[in-house]
Amino acid sequence: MKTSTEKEKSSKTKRDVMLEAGICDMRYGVKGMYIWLPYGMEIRNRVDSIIREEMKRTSHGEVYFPLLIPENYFKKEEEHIKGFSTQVYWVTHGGDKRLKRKLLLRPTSETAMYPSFALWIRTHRDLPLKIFQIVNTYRYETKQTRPLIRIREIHFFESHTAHETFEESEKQIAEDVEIMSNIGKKLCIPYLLNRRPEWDKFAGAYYSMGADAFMPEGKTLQIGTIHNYRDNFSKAYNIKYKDDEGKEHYVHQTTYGMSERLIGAVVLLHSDSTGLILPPAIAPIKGVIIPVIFKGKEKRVMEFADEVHEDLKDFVIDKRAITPGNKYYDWEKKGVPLRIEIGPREVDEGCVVIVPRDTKEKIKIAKEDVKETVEKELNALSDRLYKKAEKLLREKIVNIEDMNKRKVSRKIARFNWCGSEECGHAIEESLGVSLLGTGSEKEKGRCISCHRDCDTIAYGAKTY
RNA sequence: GGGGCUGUAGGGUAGCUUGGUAUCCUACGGGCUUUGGGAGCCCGAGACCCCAGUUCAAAUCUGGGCAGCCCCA
Repeated sequence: MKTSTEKEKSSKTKRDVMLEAGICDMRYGVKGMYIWLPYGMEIRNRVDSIIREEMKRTSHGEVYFPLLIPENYFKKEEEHIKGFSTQVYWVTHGGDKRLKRKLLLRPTSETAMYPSFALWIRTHRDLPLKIFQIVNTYRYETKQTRPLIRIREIHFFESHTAHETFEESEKQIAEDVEIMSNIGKKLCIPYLLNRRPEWDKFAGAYYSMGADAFMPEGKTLQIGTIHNYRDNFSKAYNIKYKDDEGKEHYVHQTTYGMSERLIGAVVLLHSDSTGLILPPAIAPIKGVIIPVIFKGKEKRVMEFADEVHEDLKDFVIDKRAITPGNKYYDWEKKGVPLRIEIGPREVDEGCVVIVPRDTKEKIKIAKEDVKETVEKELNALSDRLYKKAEKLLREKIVNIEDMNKRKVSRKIARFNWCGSEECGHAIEESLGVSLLGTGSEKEKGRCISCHRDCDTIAYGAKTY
């Protein structure tokens, strides 16, 4: 398919990439909702699998809560309601009949789950409670929607935990941070972890952290959120346990959320003028074998290619009767990490040519070494993708000493911030960025707004 | 939250000002031929976003809806 590639190579939009790669079809006709195509589903399922592995490793149980939440469940935690009320889809009718009790489509599942938590948790022996689900959630986005980035039907991972003490819940947060790090590595998405300012935390949270990845367009994209609720929800939902002396306490809760934005970040970060480049960990097809056939030599080449294919289960072999160049473009659009070319020359020499999707460098190796080299090259490709994105992220961080200078454009501002809301908003205004929050590192300096001494480092950027 | 632009085959487009037979490229199906970076020839099928209105006649004009894209806050 030649679309905008024809017109202008550089202007291939992410929309083109997603459609041509076969991830999503945006032509559905409901704002903010898109079709997942088979290839895209395979990628998505792989991301889900990676998350499930991490959940299993850290002893979270998978659950499923219903899509519909009754109004009275929803209306218990005040801040939470305030935060979500404008984004809720309401179910008001069953057929022609108006429902006596309105139901809502989950925008997230705190309010669905926590009444059950109150039933499940009786004593300290029931803690910690660690569960997760991967389900679709619904938010009536008022801002401009964008495929995989800002959508109204969200493929959502959410883990929810309950603990005896704040200290225990903080250990959970540390575990979540580690999980996020593993996922970022596998998907080749480096990010900054920021503790959100008070006015930007999750509705109902004690504090929130966001994993902010930097996209080539110059904005950050939040690819994960981790929240400590302390006992804000447990008080509203009456989730209590008895300690070993029989005394009752409210539990401390945390949540961790991610969505298909992870895939959005992959598309935004790792595509080039030809199309997608997939991190091997989520590539449905690790590589493609392309026999290069000449008249009279078809049989030898095919046999040789089939032999190579036998050793490479995650590869496909493309035997279509079209020219090799055509096939190259085809698989490049889909982001397949490796390509193996086999023609009469390779058959004669008993070797193959391996071509990584990102560098397109032709690597000639002996047939016996194929399996080993493929492993090596997949890892090397993954490393390159991560390092390239990390370099981009690091290069775009600029230290800001003085607020009165000009706006920060397509970069991440790094500066001292005293932590006050007044200064926070002043800085946002002055630099033309959103305050992402504070990083973990400390550095002595002065708040760039009020010039008071402080050692807190904050980040700001334009966001998606 | 505010402003702007756009919907014509699977994708990209011409036509719209001045109403009358819908253009081209690509992808697709069949055939012959070919294959080391988008091969060629022949044949075939495929479209005016939806609903109203104006009109003898609407892709074209008017109104509304839906959808998509861009800019600003």
